[in-house]
Amino acid sequence: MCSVSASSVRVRFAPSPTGMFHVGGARSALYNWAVARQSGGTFVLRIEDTDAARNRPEWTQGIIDALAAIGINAADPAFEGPYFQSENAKRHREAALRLFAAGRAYYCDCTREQLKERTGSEHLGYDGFCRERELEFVEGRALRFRTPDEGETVVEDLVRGRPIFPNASIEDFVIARGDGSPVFLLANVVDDLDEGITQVIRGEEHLSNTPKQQLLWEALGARPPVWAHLPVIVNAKRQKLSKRRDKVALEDYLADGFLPEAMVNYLMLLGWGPGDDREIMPYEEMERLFRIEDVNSSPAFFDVKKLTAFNGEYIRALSADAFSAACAPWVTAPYAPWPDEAFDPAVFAEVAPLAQTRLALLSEITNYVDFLFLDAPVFDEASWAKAMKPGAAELLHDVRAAYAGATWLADELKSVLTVVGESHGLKLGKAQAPVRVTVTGRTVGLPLFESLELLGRDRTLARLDAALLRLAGS
RNA sequence: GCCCCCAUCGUCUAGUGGCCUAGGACACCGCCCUUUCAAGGCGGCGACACGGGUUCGAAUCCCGUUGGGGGCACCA
Repeated sequence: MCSVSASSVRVRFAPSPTGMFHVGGARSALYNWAVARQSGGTFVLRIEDTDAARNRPEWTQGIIDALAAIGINAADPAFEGPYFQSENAKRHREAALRLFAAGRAYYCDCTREQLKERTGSEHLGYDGFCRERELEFVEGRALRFRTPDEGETVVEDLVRGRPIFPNASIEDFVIARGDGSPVFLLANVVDDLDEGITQVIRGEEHLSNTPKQQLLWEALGARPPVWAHLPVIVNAKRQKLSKRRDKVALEDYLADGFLPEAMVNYLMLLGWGPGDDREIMPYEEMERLFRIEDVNSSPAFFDVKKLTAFNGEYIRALSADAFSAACAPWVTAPYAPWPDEAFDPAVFAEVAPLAQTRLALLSEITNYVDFLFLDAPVFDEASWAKAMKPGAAELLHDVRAAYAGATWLADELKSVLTVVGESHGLKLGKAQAPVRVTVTGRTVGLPLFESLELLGRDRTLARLDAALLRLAGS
């Protein structure tokens, strides 16, 4: 096994800014970050923006922001970059020309149609038609790398062992387009080489490219890096997560109320385990324990259920202040269904601890506390029907009368309802239901009496009156 | 079609020849606690894909089968 001295480890994360930040990319970045930091090495961020037609500046900023959200901060000493691949175009062209000059590459004027005609298929690779034609460069002619006809290319991979590719199965692939611009395969290698990358840690979808890139490293006179191909992350149908059919954007999960820390914890565990029976632990600890050699080689299902459970754990572990702060986006405009003037931070600070153990997602906070900030509760009709059984009106009537003169404290409100309930032959569990729906609109929610105390006598009585009216009318 | 990869509970994983009547977590089910719902506690269900080897001994090593997946662009 090839080992690199600890201080010289240089890894890189090289996303292309063509969309939202993919959770698979987040995991790759996290693994790279862990490898760099635990060895005192360097994490290089390189934006692969060579496909001008698909790039947009805002995506680049999105990548940097997303990395920061999962703890990969550009200000950290281990961080280097961002570099932009498009700025290295000159180096890429030089490499292409060098390969041509050395006879390792040749120009080709075959069109896709001609190739398809000759091979009879779109997926049979290039047939080497122009290999010996000794074409010179002319606008429109692509440059192809001449791959060996015999022998094999062995990829030293930290997670997969030694995949072996017969060279005969590697076609003469294009390294520069008809307009002279280099393609990904070459640009990627030249940049890795120039940036002194020692370990390439990336998704399994690149494994098939690896023998081609390794051939390029060697043709360019350099020793290839150590590779590590991570298993793909799949959906419930066991297909690679794709932005077309799956929810893959880190930003979307964060916007749904997943805590970045929970996301990081979950992502680290997708394909790797610390080796003992623990799962929930801070990133710093995982970083210490992480070994790229221990990463699994089989695909991992992105299980939102488990992610959600992790999120609940992280939410519960928050301090009261941190929890309130984390909820802010969901209790204020534009997300909250009430105007900001109706929101009372002091009241929220009081209810927040009651809600904290009940949330799996931060976004759920809104429905738990809406009854405090809305003029009237939003009635869930199913809840109403379920709670307002025959006799409910009589019960509510008596509760209203008793609450009008009660001491407005949770314990007192509970005793009063217990007594009133008993007078109707109802245990507290049954008696609380109509009151809960009356005040909050739903059958499930925060502890009732604390909620009433916070709501206040006037609003509680008003809601009881409104419910009584509604019952009388139906 | 060709190349490559993968295969432990439904899911994520522990396990690197004997510690395995295979451990943990999520999910699911039950019980306890309880003003609803959570949280918490206790318990349950549940896996080494199949077939051959190698070995005193295999989830662990080898071969094959089957089943999944990734890739095969003048995209990255």
